[in-house]
Parts: sequence; C-alpha cells; structure tokens
Amino acid sequence: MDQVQEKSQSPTVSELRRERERAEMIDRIMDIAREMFVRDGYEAVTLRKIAEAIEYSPAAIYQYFRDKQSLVMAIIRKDSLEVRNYLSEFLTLENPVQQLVELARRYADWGVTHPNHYRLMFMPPPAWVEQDRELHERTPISLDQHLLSVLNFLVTDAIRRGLLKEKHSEPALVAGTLWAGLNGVILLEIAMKAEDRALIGMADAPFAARYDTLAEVFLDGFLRDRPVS
Amino acid sequence: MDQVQEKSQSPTVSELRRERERAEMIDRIMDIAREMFVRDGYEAVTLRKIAEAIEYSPAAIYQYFRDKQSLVMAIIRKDSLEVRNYLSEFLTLENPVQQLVELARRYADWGVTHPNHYRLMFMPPPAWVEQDRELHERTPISLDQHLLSVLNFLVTDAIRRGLLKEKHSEPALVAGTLWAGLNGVILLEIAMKAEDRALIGMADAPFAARYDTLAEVFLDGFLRDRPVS
DNA sequence: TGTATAATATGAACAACGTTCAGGAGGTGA
DNA sequence: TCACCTCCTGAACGTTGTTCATATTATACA
Repeated sequence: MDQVQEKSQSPTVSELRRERERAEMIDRIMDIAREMFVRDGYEAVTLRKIAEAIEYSPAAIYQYFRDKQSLVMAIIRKDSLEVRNYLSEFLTLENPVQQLVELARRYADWGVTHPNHYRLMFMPPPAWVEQDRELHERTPISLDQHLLSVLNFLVTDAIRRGLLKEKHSEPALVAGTLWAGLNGVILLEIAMKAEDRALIGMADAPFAARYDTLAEVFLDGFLRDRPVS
Repeated sequence: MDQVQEKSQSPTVSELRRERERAEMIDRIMDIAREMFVRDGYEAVTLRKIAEAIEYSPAAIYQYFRDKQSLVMAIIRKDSLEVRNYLSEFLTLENPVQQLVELARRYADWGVTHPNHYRLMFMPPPAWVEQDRELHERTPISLDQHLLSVLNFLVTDAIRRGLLKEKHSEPALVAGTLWAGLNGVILLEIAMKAEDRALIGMADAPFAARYDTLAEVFLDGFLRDRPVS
C-alpha cells in the first residue's frame, strides 16, 4: 500500500506479475488478520500469529504494511468501503423517507453482525486518529461520516419536499439525530447482551423490535403527515 | 480491594492506621492512572509510568491491584458509581417525563465531558467482560445498565399514567429506544469532531442543539399529548 | 551468458510492556 | 528478643511491535 511507481514508463510483463503477487500477498495478510480481528477483537491480532499463519517471518509483513496499526486500519477502510457501496446500492431519488428507512435498516444489520468492525470504527485509540488523518488526508471518509453525509442528503431532500414538520427545518440537526438513534440501537445490541438486560428485570426483545420502535418514533416525530404503513 | 479480614476480632490501632494508609495508596494509584487514562486513553496507562509517578517500583502496584485490568476497571467502577449517584439525586416520583428529560441531560453532559470513560464503558476489550463478570458477580451493575434500568422504571411509570401513545405499551422497548438515542448523540459528539462534520458539507451545530432536537422528536414521538414547553 | 541492480525475506536484536518471585527491610504483638 | 506479617524491590521471564544488516532471489541490461 501507499507506494508510487517513479520511473516506470511502460510496465514490463514481470513487473505486472510482481505487482499482482504483491497485491495477493497483501490480501492474504489482511484476510488472516481480519479473521482474528473479527473473532476476538483488535488485541488478538498479533503480527507473529499472522506471520505464522502465512508461513513467513514477522518482519516480512513490514514489506507490505507500515505497521500493525496501518494493517488494521487498512482492513477497516476496505471493509467500510464495501459497506458504503452496499448501502448506496439502492439510492435513487424517488422517496427519500422510504430510502432513509431502507438505508438505516441495512446499516443497522451490518453493525450488529460486525461488532468488532463497529467497535474500532467508533472507538479507535485516540493516538490513531491523527496519524491516520495525516496519512490518508481525509479521503476516503469513514463509514460513519459517509452515513451522516447520506442521511444529510436525504433529509435535505425530504425537507425540500415539505415532508417534515416545520420546526425541523435544519437538515444537519435532523440527520444528526437519525444518525444518533441508529447508532444507538446498534450500540445497545452490541454493548449489552441479553442476559444483562434480563439482569435488571427488563423484558427482552429481539433486535428488530427495538429497531422498529425507533423507526416508529422517528417517523412520528419528524414527519408532517404520518403515512399509514 | 477485594480482600477479606479473616480472624480480626477487634482491629488494633495500628491495624487501623495501616488500613487507612493502604486505602490512601490505592487512591493515589487510581488518581495517577485516571489522569493518564482520561487524557490519553487506555493504552497510555502503563504500570511503569504509574510506578514512576508514585515513586515506587512497578511490582509494588501488585500489592494493591490484581493486575492492570483490575486497576482500570476499579477506576471505571468507582467513577461510574459517582455518576450514578449524581444521576439519581433528582429522582423523585413526581413527573416521570420531566425527570426523564433531566436525567437524560445530566447523563449526556457527563458522557460528552468524559469521552475516555465513556469509550471504555461501552467498548471494553472482549476478554475483559467475562473476567470482570466472574469477579464482581454482576454487582454493582455498570453505568449503562443502570441508566437503562432507571429509564425503564420511569417509562413504566409514565405508561401506567397513560402519558404515552397506545402503541408504545412495552416499557423495555421505549426505554431501550431512549437509551439508544441518548447514547447516540453522545457518540456523535465524541466520535465525530466538528471538522469532520464540516468536511462533509454539513452545517455545524452545538451539542445542545442536537440534544434538543432529539428530545423534541422523542417527546413528539412517544407522548400522547405533547405539552407546550 | 554473465553481471549489476533491485526486490524480498530472514534472524537476531531492541525497547517496552505486564507479570512473577525470591528475598530484604521494618514495624507489630507476644 | 523473637517470630511474624506486611510492604517493597531488583531481577528476571515471556510477549509484544519494530528495526536492520544480511542473505537470497529474480530481474534488467550489457
């Protein structure tokens, strides 16, 4: 990652092959690391374990990644990009509210099924953020930023069409609230297990029920005329 | 922490003094650790740095805490307990909705001003949770659980008084949604800095505005008759 | 075909980390 | 005085991420 070809006028055939092999190696490392990462969280990812799995020495990894942090960030970045595409698939300019609901549901599903990705996305060690910002100078934006951006776009559209109550005239505030609620239900699902909820004497409910309640309340709260669904 | 006095019939005067000194030492260690922790996050807390700060050897710390994890957890636990008391201060049985608003605002204020506490509360390394659960067998419950519990209690009260719309008859679902929205706005404030929001072309707003929007939407969405505020 | 060059992989080492342990120092109670 | 107990330390262990000189290999060019 992150290297530039300086003098190559036209790449020879073996240069192309090496480049491809290099890309394969990068993928292989990332796949191994992701496996550990998804199952056991960030601290389970050790370079020595990865090295053993790919049958190389630990030092070899540094040929492909600047350091461990870059490796994990590369995984997050790549996977986030896939989710972004997945989320944007269904974005047409038809019914902004309906699209919001669909978008939110997809995002929530992804979050609940990828707790470790989600964790690291929101809760990176503080030092990481700056370094990553310097390196990839704010592009591509992260998944949560992208979500907020899309929400903002759709909300702006909805407001322009007069679908929301008058008091909700600022798209950024509405989008932010949607973002908050959405990530909140995901967080609730990830951070608090069923037994924890039972512990404090609460009736348990499937994730879908909590999501639906949130959707219901948002629709009732934001929409001018609540359509019968 | 976590030790029992076995044979002590009546503690002598010097035993009392030693016990007090021990407690002071524990506080001192926790204060140093908290300072590092709050400023730079969890991984900034190293036992060797703490040892240097308190002018003891690293091994000395193990006289007071089982291991590093226990130390950090002790901080979280203690501070969470203070917040719990702070949150519960104003809990009377007068107006559940008004109390919900007050409670939520206090919680949000705390979260925004304690990002690192907040981070670790929701996002502990997966392995930690089990161990901590075994040690302190589900008591005292964590801050987020406590919040959910209180929310649940207030919502139950509100429902019994017929303050909510009919379709919101399940307290657990309503409380969960409130919890989600609340933690969501905090997360938005913590995880995404102002410059990030500006980056995607959104109007920026102070935290209070986002909180108010959320409150507004929840009140409109949940309440049967929205009182003029 | 032979040779310089560049890419690639490695073993050994380093610093820092959490943690353990045998043992010293010093006050306490009898 | 003596035995005991608590506190504290230095040294060590194993593991982590990371670096670097070196060896190996493959390529490009004469």
